Amino acid sequence: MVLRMGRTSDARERLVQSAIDLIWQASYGAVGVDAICERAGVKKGSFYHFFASKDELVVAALDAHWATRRVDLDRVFSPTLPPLERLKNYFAHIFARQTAVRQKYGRVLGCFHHSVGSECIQAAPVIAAKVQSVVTMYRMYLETTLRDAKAVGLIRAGDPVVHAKTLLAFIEGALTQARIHDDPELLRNLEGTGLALIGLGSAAQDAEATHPG
Amino acid sequence: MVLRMGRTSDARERLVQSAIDLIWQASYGAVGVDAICERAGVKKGSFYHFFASKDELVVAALDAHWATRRVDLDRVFSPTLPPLERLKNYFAHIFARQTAVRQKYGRVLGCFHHSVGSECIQAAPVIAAKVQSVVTMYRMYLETTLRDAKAVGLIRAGDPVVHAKTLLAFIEGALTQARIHDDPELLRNLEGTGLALIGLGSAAQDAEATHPG
DNA sequence: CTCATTCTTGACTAGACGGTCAACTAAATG
DNA sequence: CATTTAGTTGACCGTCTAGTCAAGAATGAG
Repeated sequence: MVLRMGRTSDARERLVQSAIDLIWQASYGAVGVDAICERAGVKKGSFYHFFASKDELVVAALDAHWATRRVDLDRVFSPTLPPLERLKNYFAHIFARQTAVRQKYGRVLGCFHHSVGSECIQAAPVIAAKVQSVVTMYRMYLETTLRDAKAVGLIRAGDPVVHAKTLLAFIEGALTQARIHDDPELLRNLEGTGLALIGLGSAAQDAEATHPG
Repeated sequence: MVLRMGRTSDARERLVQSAIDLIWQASYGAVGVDAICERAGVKKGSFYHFFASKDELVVAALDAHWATRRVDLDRVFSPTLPPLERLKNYFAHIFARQTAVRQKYGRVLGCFHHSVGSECIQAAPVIAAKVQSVVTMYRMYLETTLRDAKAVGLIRAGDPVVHAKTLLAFIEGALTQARIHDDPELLRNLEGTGLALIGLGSAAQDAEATHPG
């Protein structure tokens, strides 16, 4: 029993990718099952062979998108790098990525998970739960990094957990602004302001230089 | 001709308010014209007497909501107050307001304009344009305040325009996080981190105190 | 070859969607 | 009172929605 019986197909994967593409560009409400099927080249009967509902597909799409984000972020936030470098990597990565997204999709799209989450939080509990868990994982990268930064003495005061929430809010807000204005430039100087948020701004660093203890 | 002829009615206002209530809680896509009409106690025929389309109603809702926000913000950002006090007022106002929103609607809702904007930016150009203009007005409060802060010597470096964009991104991001997690506590310490963003954090202020040149 | 399993297909449903319309009522003007 | 204007009503439209289902085709196992 090395292979499974019956027909094989990548229709499920195509459906998931189509859902990501269409919903990220527009929204959950604006994209119907029919549109997703058409883009994937899959008939609706097949859709409901793989997914019990539209919401279940969206949960799968959130998961799949997270899986690809995770590969990037594991590299960006590698514990082999000094914490400050991880943060700088991340800020640069966001700018580069949204610039690439704009090339591919024709406009800045911001964060898929947060967009879907904010839209569906009230009416679609399974989607809401998935988004909450993914957002928490985003935050964990920052938490770990900030804890390391504190251990190394890069940051003096403040709870890394609180700082991580703050930093995530700032980054996500910048992504939303970039989406609304279709302007990746709003993400270019994430680093300067992001570091200021956790007391590592250039001003604070100046102060540190002349007042180091 | 002191009064206008024909019947009078507040149906239009009721429709606008119902649209705000329902769409803010759920989303543009999840709320239909029928639901808005039912909540407003207005028949659909009347709806289309006042509005040419659902999108036109939503634009009116964004406008009406902005009008009420503006009253609050004009007070919060009164030029009679010192700039730092304006900012502190604003941060406190956001927390208090979302706490009140949670009491009234049963959950934290975040920013109506940004939620609708992020959802509709691709498929509904008239809504997108309205949101962009309102978001710009939000930013103007911050720009003016930061310009004043710089004039007073509260801030040393940095373009107020850039700082305003940054601060708005942070605030909006925090509101989205609060919506997604239904947690107003995420907004309690907006002041501490918000001021750090523009170089007025407690760390920077400590530095300033011992290094005031 | 036979059978079980997996996937595909297209036709189908019932309800919700945004939007239309003609007839009707209420108010102000002359 | 007649007319004009503004607002109300309920029935109606075509389309789109998520979701169903029975029949068939491809695949691997025995």
